[in-house]
Amino acid sequence: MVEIARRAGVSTTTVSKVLNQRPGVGEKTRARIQRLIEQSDYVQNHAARHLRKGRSGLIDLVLMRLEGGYDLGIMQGVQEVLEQSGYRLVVFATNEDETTERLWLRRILDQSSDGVLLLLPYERVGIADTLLEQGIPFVAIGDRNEPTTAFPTIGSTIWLGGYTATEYLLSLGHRRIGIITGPLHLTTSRARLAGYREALEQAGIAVDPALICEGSYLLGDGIRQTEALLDLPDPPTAIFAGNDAQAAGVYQALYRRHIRIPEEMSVIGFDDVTYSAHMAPPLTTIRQPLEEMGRMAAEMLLRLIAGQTLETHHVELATSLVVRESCGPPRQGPLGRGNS
Amino acid sequence: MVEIARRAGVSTTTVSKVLNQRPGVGEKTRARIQRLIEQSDYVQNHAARHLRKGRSGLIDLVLMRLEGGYDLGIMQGVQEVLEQSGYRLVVFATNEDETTERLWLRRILDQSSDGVLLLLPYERVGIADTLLEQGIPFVAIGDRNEPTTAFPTIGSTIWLGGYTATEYLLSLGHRRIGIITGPLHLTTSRARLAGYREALEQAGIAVDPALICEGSYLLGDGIRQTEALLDLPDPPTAIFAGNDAQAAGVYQALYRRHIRIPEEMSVIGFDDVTYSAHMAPPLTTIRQPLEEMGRMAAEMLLRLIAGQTLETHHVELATSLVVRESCGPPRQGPLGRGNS
DNA sequence: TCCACTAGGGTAAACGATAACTCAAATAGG
DNA sequence: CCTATTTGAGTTATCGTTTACCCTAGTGGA
Repeated sequence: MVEIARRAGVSTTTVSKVLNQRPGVGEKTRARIQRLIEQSDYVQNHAARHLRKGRSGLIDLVLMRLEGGYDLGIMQGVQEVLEQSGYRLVVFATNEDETTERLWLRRILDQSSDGVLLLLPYERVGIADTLLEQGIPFVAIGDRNEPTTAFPTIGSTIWLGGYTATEYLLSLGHRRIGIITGPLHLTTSRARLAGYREALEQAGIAVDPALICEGSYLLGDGIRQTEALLDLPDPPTAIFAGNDAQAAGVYQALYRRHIRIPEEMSVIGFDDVTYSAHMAPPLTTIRQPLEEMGRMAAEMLLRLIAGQTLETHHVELATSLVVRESCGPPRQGPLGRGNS
Repeated sequence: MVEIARRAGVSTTTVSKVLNQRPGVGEKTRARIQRLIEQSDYVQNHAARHLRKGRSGLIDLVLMRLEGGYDLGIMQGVQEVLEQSGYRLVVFATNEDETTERLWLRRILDQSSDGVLLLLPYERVGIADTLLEQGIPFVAIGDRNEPTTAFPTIGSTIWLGGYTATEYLLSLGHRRIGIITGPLHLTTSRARLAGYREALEQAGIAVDPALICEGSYLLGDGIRQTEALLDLPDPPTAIFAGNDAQAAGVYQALYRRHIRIPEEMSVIGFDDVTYSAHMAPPLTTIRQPLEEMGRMAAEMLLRLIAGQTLETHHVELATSLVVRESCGPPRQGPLGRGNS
């Protein structure tokens, strides 16, 4: 910068003014300096600006683990917004480890992060208090557990998703629909289940407790609970999996038993992660607009950083049904199982 | 820091010495200051250190697109190493857009990145020249196209992987093995094919050109080329997909035609991305040690940043066969296709 | 007893940019 | 023609740390 100032025959102040497009510089001088800047391969020193202005140009995204499902969709959305904003995205995985988490938190607090995106489940949101206390702007993604939370959150209409999924299966003619939920201590899991119940009740169908299985959003649960459902005296004709990973488990269990999807069993998932379209057959699922949620969260955060106040603290995006090929009309008669 | 110095009755210099564990401070004083630091909730200012020391504590990972396959595994490995090193990971996706790429490059050059991890294919590596020129340490991940590259690269034994996959299928008794390669202008795609050829030749089996299909590593290619293979007068009994995404395509095509895996068709993939274990049936594949590659790359970069010279410029990690459930002995007789 | 040396600790100048403030010249109005 | 005002540009302090360098008191040897 000094170099440029020297070459232009002005002071660094003037160059700085040009660089930051501030008033107080003559038209000709501005143009001359501008040209000089463009010619040279000068780039502003990040550290110095950061030190002086107090903004690092960095936004942190914290998550438990890079998994390639839920998290990935969000990241894509965040990336998209940040890319254009001039902010850079720092990714940090806590690996569910408290120590690592504390380490990260300490690093954040040195003013090296302009804002934080929290992609953490339930308990961990104690972090939120610290951030709140330190005055670091942040937005939490995923559904708040307690409606009282005092910080901005982004979620999606989970209940409606559960309802829609069930309603869709009903519309295809299914009457016995199994559901493999997530851990029922999570509100989001309960929301899905509540939607399922509501849809059944509206259709005048009694909820059979035997058709409700609890999982913990892992593939293994999908396998295990599907087997349990299949071993029922009167197995369901469709299975609603609480998320797509569990749906993959359902696929595996059915495949082993030589049960065709969707001819003999319909399967519907939840989330619409990247690989659900890759499954065979492509998975019909309830889409959470993950990218959109990421975008939204990033935009909210940016506004927060800019000092604007948010109109609403909690934004809920619409889930939607994505019809692919894993659902069809119910089979007639019993399952023709194990024909190998 | 001033505050701490005041409380300890010393100068900031001394505090700084304690903070950085440098000599020139008495034992008692050091202990006293140390205690004071721990008590207070002081955190060093990142910007100031950065400015003074010239190190930002940031490492950039550039990739084309967050996809959840290859990239994700690498990221996980990188994350793991960086987490412990005190560096933070900045993720940037170029979206294959030159402008975006240039934008990023400019931002990197302001000394705000201590090092770069390049996860870009072939052509784009022109970036490498700029980095080289600017003296920014970096490591490229994925296989170098030209063996002459003057910068550090990390790859894996692709050729061997192709060989192993084919050999495995042969050992199961397959004699007609289809292969869906990646774009053949990429060395890595050709390496797989070369391994395939070698294995066949060693087994004394003539290579049938009709069994070799070119794809571009996308799911759709898997579908299309599988159909082509199935429509052959004498279709293969096994398919070797160039990557796992294509293997997913193979699954879909086979599913549509009601062809069972592995009973009627064996399928083997390449990469071992996160979702390959999720497929139904779980995919047997050639594992590229993605996490390990990420770790390795990060470690090399760290060493480079520390000013050490690397023993070797190019590191190649071993691929390995991961046997799951998608391969079996060849079917006897023709395909019993379309029984629905 | 005196001197040279060392260890502990302080001073002040960077690092590169920004911003509040100051100053000089040009301009406009009376 | 002189003064008030605007405008362009420079001075200098500052952001929070680190570090090259300096100083002082204490120690050991002659």
